Amino acid sequence: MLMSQLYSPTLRETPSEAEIISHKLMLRAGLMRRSAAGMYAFLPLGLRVIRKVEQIIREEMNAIDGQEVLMPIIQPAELWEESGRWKDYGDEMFRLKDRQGRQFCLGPTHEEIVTALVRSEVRSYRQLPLRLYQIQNKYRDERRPRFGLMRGREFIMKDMYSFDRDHETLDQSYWAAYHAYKRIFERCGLEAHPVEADSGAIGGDVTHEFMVLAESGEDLVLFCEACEYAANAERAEGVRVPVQEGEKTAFEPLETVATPGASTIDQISAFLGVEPKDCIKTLIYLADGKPIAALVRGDHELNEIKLKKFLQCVELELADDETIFKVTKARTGFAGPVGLSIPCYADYAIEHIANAVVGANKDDHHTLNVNLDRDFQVTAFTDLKETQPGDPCPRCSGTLQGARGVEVGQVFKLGTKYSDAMSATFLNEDGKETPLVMGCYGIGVGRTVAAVIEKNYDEDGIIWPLSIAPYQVVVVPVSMKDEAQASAAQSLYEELQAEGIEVVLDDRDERPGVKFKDADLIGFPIRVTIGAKSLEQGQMEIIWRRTKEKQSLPIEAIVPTIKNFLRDGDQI
RNA sequence: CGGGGCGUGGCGCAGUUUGGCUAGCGCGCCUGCCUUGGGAGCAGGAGGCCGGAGGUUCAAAUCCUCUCGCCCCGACCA
Repeated sequence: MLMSQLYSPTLRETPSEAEIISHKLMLRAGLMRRSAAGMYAFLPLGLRVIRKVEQIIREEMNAIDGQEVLMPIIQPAELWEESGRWKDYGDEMFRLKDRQGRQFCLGPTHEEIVTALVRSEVRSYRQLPLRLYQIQNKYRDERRPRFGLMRGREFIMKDMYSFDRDHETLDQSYWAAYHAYKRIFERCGLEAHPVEADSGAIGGDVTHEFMVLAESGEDLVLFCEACEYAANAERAEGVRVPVQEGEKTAFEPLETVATPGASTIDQISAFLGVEPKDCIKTLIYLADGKPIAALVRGDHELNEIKLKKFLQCVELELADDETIFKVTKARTGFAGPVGLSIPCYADYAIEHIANAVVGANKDDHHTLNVNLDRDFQVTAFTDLKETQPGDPCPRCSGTLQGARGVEVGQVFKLGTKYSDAMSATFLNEDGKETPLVMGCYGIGVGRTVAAVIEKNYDEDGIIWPLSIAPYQVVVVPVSMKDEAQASAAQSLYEELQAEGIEVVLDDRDERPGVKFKDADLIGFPIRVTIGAKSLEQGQMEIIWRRTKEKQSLPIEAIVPTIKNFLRDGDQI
């Protein structure tokens, strides 16, 4: 490719729309442009990178007997009604109607379609296991698209679906995908950590997310410093510490005091001069419309995913002021567990608090010296708090540490959630009709590219790993006006092409600085510079983008050196 | 969805508070000269109904109303 013809408009300055490094560099290097919030057009260089990642994914999916298919983006509402997700998906789903008024959506994911596809064709256990995957655009009307490819409303995703006869073979599919994912990210030059995760709206029980640690990550990942445990913070388990004999003594008498206007833990602890950890936060929720109370320690945050899961409810939301008044006889901010008549669920940590400060269920009042059993009872204790760095590991005696992570992939065991709902069954060896046991496995292709940049850049631009670089080599003659340089560059370019090496010739009549800056910004792993002086000595210069290391070599050594380098793989 | 901010040539911005004459600057772009190992220099030039609609006014980028788009924080989310 000739640089003079390449449609890759580079920018000296960063467009104001970009905040994080990968987004800035993808715009500056001319890889993509925004067309609407959360939607991007890929330009030639950007597309080449995307295609390379896709190709790696294909190879690894095929290696575990995945078969590639391509399913429609536009999906009929009926299928989603069958699974019950037409309602559940809510505003995040792009919906549309055809001329007859029939309802469709732009697929946010493809469980329904693939289940429908398989149920009509798979009849026998002999056809299993079946692993189908596609690389396809997905559409989610995110409330807040951001950070370029990190969270788009249109994005490219590889999704595989496995169909098995039982949970044992699902297990094999699951771990096959898990290990394929490790290889995929490794080949893309990424260190992606599998962590235990929540399955969210997709459903299912066992699931891992593959996380690339980066400051710009939207998730908090917790790692045990001592053992292998790693989990998304929203999923990380809390630990129930047994109450020690004699831990809680000297119960003081109850006392209700005026706390005018102090409705948050911060205000109360400041007003009364107590520690937040000696307060109990009482949150009133509506679980499928019914009010319940949830208690967490004052310095803890409640994890709604855990509460929702524990209650097994479909909808969970913080109660409105009116409901709170009805339940507590007080304004929001003064609720407490004493005398409440609704079910009351408490985090494990509540067991340990003696002489707690709680809302008095009376406007502008709090109650001091509240104690479990003596003053209030709970319906159940469970794990409700948002786990934080510094908390104990649920698996060993270690301590959890936190890091930001970008979720580049996730693997789920779905079980029979969709096959049950959509009657996707097969006949087993006993001739019995049995639901297919499913798994699903996603990789965000664009997000993976963004994550690679987040981990591979310097002040001059992107540093592509060889495996996904848009081109491997750029040939830069210092001056195109110099006949000798121009023709030497041209012949090297042709020679590299003949060797099947992906190469760009910067044939522009620009000053060398401009070409060097663009080469660094775009991030070609290898640059060959051809200058007048070295050329007279029969030499050219190879520069490795990652290390900025330079090497002057005889002209005839250039191609073999590059070939060796490419063959030896991905160490740059 | 709540809070905040921004829309002025391709990109980055000034001008808006206190309305006033041909709307500026840097980068990029075009032409010519010159230059060629890290985003050169000189000269000349093209390009903007100031996001859109309505209103106030002798006069609106600037004031008012509505509207659209984009970004950030939060809530939420495979």
